[in-house]
Amino acid sequence: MSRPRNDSRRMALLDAATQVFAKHGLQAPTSLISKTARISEGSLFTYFKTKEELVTALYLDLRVDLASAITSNFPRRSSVRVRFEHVFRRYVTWGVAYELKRKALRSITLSNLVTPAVRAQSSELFAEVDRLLADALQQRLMKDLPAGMSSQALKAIAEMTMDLIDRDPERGDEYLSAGFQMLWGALARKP
Amino acid sequence: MSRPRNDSRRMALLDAATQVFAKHGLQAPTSLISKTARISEGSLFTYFKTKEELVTALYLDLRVDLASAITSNFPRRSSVRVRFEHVFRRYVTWGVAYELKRKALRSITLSNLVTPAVRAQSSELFAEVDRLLADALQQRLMKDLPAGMSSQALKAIAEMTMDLIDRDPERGDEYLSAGFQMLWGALARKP
Amino acid sequence: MSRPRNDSRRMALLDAATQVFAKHGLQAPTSLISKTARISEGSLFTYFKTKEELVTALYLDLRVDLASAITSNFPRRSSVRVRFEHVFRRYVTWGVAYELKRKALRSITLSNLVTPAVRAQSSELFAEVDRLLADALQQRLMKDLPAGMSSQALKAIAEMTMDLIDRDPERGDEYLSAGFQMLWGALARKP
Amino acid sequence: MSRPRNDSRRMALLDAATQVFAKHGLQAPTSLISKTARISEGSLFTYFKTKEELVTALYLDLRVDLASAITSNFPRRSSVRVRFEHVFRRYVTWGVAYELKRKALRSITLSNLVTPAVRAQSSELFAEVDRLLADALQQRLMKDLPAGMSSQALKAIAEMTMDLIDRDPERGDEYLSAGFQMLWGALARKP
DNA sequence: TATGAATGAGAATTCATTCAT
DNA sequence: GATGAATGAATTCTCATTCAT
Repeated sequence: MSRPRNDSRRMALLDAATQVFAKHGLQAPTSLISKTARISEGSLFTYFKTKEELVTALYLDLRVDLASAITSNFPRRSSVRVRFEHVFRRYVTWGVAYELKRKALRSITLSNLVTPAVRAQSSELFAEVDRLLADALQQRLMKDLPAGMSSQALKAIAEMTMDLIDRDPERGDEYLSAGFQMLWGALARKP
Repeated sequence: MSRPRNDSRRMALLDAATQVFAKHGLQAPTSLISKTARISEGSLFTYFKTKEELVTALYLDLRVDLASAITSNFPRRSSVRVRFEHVFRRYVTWGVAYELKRKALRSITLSNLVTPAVRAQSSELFAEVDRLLADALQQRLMKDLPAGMSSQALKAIAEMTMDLIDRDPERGDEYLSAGFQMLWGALARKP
Repeated sequence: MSRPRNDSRRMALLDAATQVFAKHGLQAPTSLISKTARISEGSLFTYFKTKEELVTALYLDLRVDLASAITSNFPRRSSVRVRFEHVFRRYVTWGVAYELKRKALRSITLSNLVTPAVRAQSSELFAEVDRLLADALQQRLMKDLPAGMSSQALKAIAEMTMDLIDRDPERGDEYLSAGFQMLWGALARKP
Repeated sequence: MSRPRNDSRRMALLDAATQVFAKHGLQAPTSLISKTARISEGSLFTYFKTKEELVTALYLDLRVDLASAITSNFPRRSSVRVRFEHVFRRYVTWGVAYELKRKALRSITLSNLVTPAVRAQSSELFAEVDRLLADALQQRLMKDLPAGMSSQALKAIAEMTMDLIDRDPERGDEYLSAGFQMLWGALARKP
């Protein structure tokens, strides 16, 4: 069978799953998701054969969402630093604006439900970021770091920044600036 | 006298819980824990009245373990930088050596099962680290960062480093050095 | 449309609960009830969220059953004595005909599972009986008894009569007549 | 093996069981009983092989207690009416004074744990009462009631009276007098 | 295809009883 | 005998998934 065609129901389910997983974690019952989506319990399983499939689909959906937030209007021609700041600000801004999406994505990422293949597949969405890091390296702007470490640092510092803003949203801008300063200090060869 | 309550059974349960929670997350069944500890399902509950109590006990146990790894032989009289490096290396080394403990601790920390009071209590174990950060600030070695951000950065970069070492243990030393460089670059006013 | 919720399954469960509670008391396992009703263990909880809710529902059901047995064709215009006899005979006859219902109701009544509010609510079903007792008092047919004692006596003597008929059903009519004689002797100012 | 000789421990257990069964019903855990008796969980089972055996022993103990309360100083030579009143008052007084004993005894009586043989055995303790009822019958003081009904009425009205006194102890004497009046009215041929 | 009732394999406990000390 | 830790079957309830309508 092909995927059921009523796409708005599918999206309603993904949206509901975002809310529910953000609030209750991955072990939340599927019945809560279908209820939130105002869809019958059984119908959920016509859109996603299993809970695991729903989780995987949501993971991909959220990763696409995040990637497009980062990549849209990407200043491809600008300097490394400008692009870096773009990525960081967009990442954090997205995470703060869509707290539920971020929390759901985190819950999924921390679980073991998503296969490595799917993770790898979704990573391709962030090719622009990889290119940026490669440029930075080539231009000798970055410290000599083991492969892959810089992107992880970006992620770690961004996530940390979001958590802090969650707790104290009024000082969001401060955290955002400080976060980028820290990130640049962590990665750049010279400040 | 009755059969004496065997402390090694309690430890076996905590150890089993560490393994199980690290592998399957907190929602793993208690039956898996008792089985892993080669103890009957009912006996678990003579040592811990509820699953929550087991989780809390394990949390405290692991936090003490980590704190003592960081604090033992702490070079209290040394420079901020030396103490910083001590903390970072000990933290990462502990997390790599005891991957399961680290993952279990992470699972517990991310859940909401541990009460704020217990969290606060266990934080006191890390007073030495707080003092170090205060010293760094006072000596104007650190950037002007919003309160609490530096300790979160320490944690974020350390955890990131551990994750990388997990995936590629052979280059552990590289990651460790690079991690500390990044941390220092992130926090220090001057490199 | 989905499979329609089948009212006969709910009734089957109440019926099974009646049998099981009558025989084994309230602490009988819900699994025995679902088994008796030829329904899966889980389904019981789609009809009654908890065991307590099942017990309460059964209590109300049985009280309604008893009340309607007593109240149907109630000789509202007849003398106190005739009405008294009506109540007593109907009460006892119901309890003998539906021994299981009576025993289940007794088990539930003796437990503390049913809230006072629910008890009060169900008592309203027996308003006719209260009116009868009030009439008897007003017409000075009854002894001067502390408030509430007469209705308790009615209940006590009726229940006693039913227990005796249980043990020796063949002499049911004798017990019934004697029971009423005793009740009247107990309450009436003059025989 | 013979019965363990430390009788005071056995009595402590029976006493604890009385309190516990009165408050929580027969399904109360044995551990609560041993704890109340300040005796180890295991020791309970050296005095009573099973919980059922404990229940049976307690039943007999309480029945003896009640019987002796009724029978002591029994006015064997007095009139039927005097003896009747003696029995009734002693019964009710005992039940009010030893509310826990009464409630425990009721819990046990209502359960199916005590075998008919044991019930029959304990009934012999009340031979004096049976004799009284036989005398009353022979002297044509009593209505012509089916066999066994008068003793059940005595029990039913006495228990009802105790319940009322429980709820409103200040009017205990009123209830007691009214209860006896009702009993006599129920049983006597002439008032 | 949509619905939601039905299912049954777990889940966390509890507790009478046993048994090592 | 006394103790209380150990046991595991039993209990109430949950939830992903199926299936009759």
